[in-house]
Amino acid sequence: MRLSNYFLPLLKETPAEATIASHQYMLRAGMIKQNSAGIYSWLPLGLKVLRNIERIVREEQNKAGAVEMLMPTIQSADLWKETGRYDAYGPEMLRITDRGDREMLYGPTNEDMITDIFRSYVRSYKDLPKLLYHIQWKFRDERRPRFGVMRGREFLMKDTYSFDIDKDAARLSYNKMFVAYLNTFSRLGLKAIPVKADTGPIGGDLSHEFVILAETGESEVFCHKDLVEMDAPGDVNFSDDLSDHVEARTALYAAADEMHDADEFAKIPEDKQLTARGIEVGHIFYFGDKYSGPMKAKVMGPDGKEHVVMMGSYGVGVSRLVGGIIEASHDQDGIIWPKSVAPFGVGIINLKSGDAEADAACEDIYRQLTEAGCDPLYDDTSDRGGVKFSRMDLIGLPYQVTIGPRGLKNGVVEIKSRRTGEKQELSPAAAIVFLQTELGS
RNA sequence: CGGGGCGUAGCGCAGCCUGGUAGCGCAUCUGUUUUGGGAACAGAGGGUCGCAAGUUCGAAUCUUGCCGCCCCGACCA
Repeated sequence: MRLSNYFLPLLKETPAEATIASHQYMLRAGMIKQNSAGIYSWLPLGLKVLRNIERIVREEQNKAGAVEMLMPTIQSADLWKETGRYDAYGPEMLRITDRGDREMLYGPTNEDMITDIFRSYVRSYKDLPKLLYHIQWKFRDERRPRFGVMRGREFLMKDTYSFDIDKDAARLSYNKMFVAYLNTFSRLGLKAIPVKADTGPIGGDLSHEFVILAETGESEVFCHKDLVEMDAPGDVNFSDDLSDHVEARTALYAAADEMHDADEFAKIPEDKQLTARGIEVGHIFYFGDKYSGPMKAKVMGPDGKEHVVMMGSYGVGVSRLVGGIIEASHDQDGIIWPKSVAPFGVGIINLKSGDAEADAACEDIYRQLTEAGCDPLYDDTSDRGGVKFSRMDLIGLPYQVTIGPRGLKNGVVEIKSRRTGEKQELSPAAAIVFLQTELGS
């Protein structure tokens, strides 16, 4: 992409309404524009990141055996009355009436609808287990939206729903999502920790929040330090029993403030105790027959009897992750994108636009990097070098290639790593090989 | 939903207390000189001061109502 042809409205100054780094940088880098409290337009740069995250989340869901579908944003109130949630949900739910005065709502979640879909078709235990998911916009009329996309009213969420014949089988589904989440967050360049979460009236131990550590996190997290350094399982066979991977983690203490048990925490060796702020980016939950019961979602079992299916739901805050990743990865100059989600792989800085030699060299590298799949953003504007440098630092692409007359005289261009700040001079040909290798395409 | 704050040019702000017809920095446009980490000079454009009503000869400024936004708390992907 040529910058002159792109839509990248950058702000030089920090907007007054933004108080945390991710919100400030998303506004300054032209990623989002606020339209109302907690409601944002995604500008081109922001949308590219959102889509990259969405893609990784989708790939990991598919690997785990979940099947993608798409449910609507607008739902009929009828299903919600069936489960009793229409009254229970409260003012967080945006209620709408259509022209026929029928009660509708903008979905804050989809348990009721997926259960209705499931019961419409599935009759036998032989069709289980089932893991269905979609990635769809949700609306929750939060009391206090804040921090940009970290707590919006409209947000993009991946939500998976599992259906099993009994609780033991449901635990296997739960474990699949547990492992899939570890892999997902790892690919996003995040260290996510599974912490015990409140299971509400259902009880048991089958609910975990996945939190990433960041100073601006909304909740306090207490955990064993080893959890932070533990590698994600990576390639596993999702038809195997994954309990080992899950238990290796749940054996170590980890809880957010509301579930914190100071006595248990004190049993951890002192040098392994970690107290930090965390951002919740995922939540997995087993809730048994909470919806399948009242909605009569039943299948025939091998015993010839009807069984109410046991369900779980598994959410990832896709749009929140955009902010979360920035919170976890930025410096005083701007964002530092992990390669996996970066909006472009490399920025090309032409230090002297208008200089025939510099222009030609930039065009050449731009073309070759494009062909090499490095997705370059070429700053072909006539701005001064300093402006281009700070602009690239702000939007945080993993690499910058700086090309100017001085280097070209010696046959070299400069490559800078945004994360480490390391610079190296290479011939244009070597630079392309280097970037193609580093960006892994 | 309780408590606090803000709304003046695209962005960041001053002016308001003490009423007299709107200003600064950045950005934008034109020209000249510049160009390896946010250039300098000269000129130009851009605002019914959130909306409405009231007080007044006169309201950005005072009064009332409404709308919007932000922050702190209790709840949430």
